[in-house]
Amino acid sequence: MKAEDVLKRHGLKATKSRLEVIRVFLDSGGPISHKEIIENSMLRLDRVSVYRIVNAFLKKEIIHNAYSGGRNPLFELTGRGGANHCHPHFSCRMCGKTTCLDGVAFYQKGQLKKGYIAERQKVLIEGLCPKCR
Amino acid sequence: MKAEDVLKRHGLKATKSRLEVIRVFLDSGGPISHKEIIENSMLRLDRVSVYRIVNAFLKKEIIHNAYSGGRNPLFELTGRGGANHCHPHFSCRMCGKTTCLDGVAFYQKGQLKKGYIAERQKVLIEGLCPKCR
DNA sequence: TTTTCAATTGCAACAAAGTTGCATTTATGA
DNA sequence: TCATAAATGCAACTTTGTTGCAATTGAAAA
Repeated sequence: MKAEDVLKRHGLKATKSRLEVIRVFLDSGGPISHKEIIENSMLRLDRVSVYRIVNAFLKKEIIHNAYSGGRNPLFELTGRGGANHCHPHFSCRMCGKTTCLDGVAFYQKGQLKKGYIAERQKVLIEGLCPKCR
Repeated sequence: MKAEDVLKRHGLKATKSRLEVIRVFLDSGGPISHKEIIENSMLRLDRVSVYRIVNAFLKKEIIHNAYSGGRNPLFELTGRGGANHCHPHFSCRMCGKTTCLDGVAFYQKGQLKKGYIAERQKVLIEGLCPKCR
C-alpha cells in the first residue's frame, strides 16, 4: 500500500514532511532515532515537527519503539515486510549500531505472576558486530 | 559482603555518597533511575555526582542498565541475590513502573548471523500490571 | 477550479536530562 | 597526622524533548 494511503487510513494528512519521514524509514536498514530521521531527510525538517510526526505515528502504531541499547529511542515501521512488533534486535556495544535480528526468536518459559498481562515482548541482544569484534 | 568492601575491591573510594547510593539500590524493589536515586537518598546528593557515581558503578559492573520501557534509563545492582545480569523485566504501559520478573526465562531459537558475538540478553515484557488492568 | 477551515508546520521559548571544567573537600596509605 | 590522588559540588553548557502561537497547507466542499 502507498504511504499516502497508510496515512489517510489513519486519519492523518499526507503532508510532504510525513511522507518524507516514511521514506526515510523505508530507506533505513534498521531502527532509527529522531536525529537520524532529520539527517537522512532530503527535506529540511524542523526538529519539533519530527518529534510530533514520530509521536503521531507511534499513536497510530505506524511505527513503534524498538528496544535500544543506547540513550536515545529508536523507531521502526510496524509490520514491515510482515515482521511483527516483537522481533528481536542486536546492539553492538562498540559502535552502538542497532539492527534487526532475523531468524532468531525467543520463547518464554514460566508464567508471569497473577494479575499481570503481557502485551509485547522486547528482546535486545548486546554484544559485538562483525566489524567491531 | 559489605558495600564498603565491594567498592574497595573495585578500586573505588568508599565515600559517603557512594555508600548511600548502594543503600538506595539495596532498598529499592527494582531498577531505578538517576532521579529516584536522588529522591530516595537520605543525603543531599548533587545531580552531577549521581551521574558520575552511576557511571563509575556501570564501568565496574557493580550495577547495570536494565531495559526500561520509558524514556530514562533504569539501573539495578548486578548479581543481586544471585540473579544474573540477564533476568527479564516487566514494564506497565499505564503507570510506567518497571519490576523484575522472577520465575520467567527466555530461550533463544535460531542462530545469530556469522560474525556476531552475543554477550548479554535483555528482555522486557510490556503490558499491564495488576493495579492498572 | 477556487474557497474554506481544521490540521500541520516552523519558530521561539522553555524544561529536562546529561556533560565538562575547576576549585574545594575527603578518604586512604605512608 | 600528613600528603595526595580521588571524589564532590557548583556553574555553565549541550543535547533531548515539550508547549504556545502565528503562518502555511492539504483536502473536502462549493
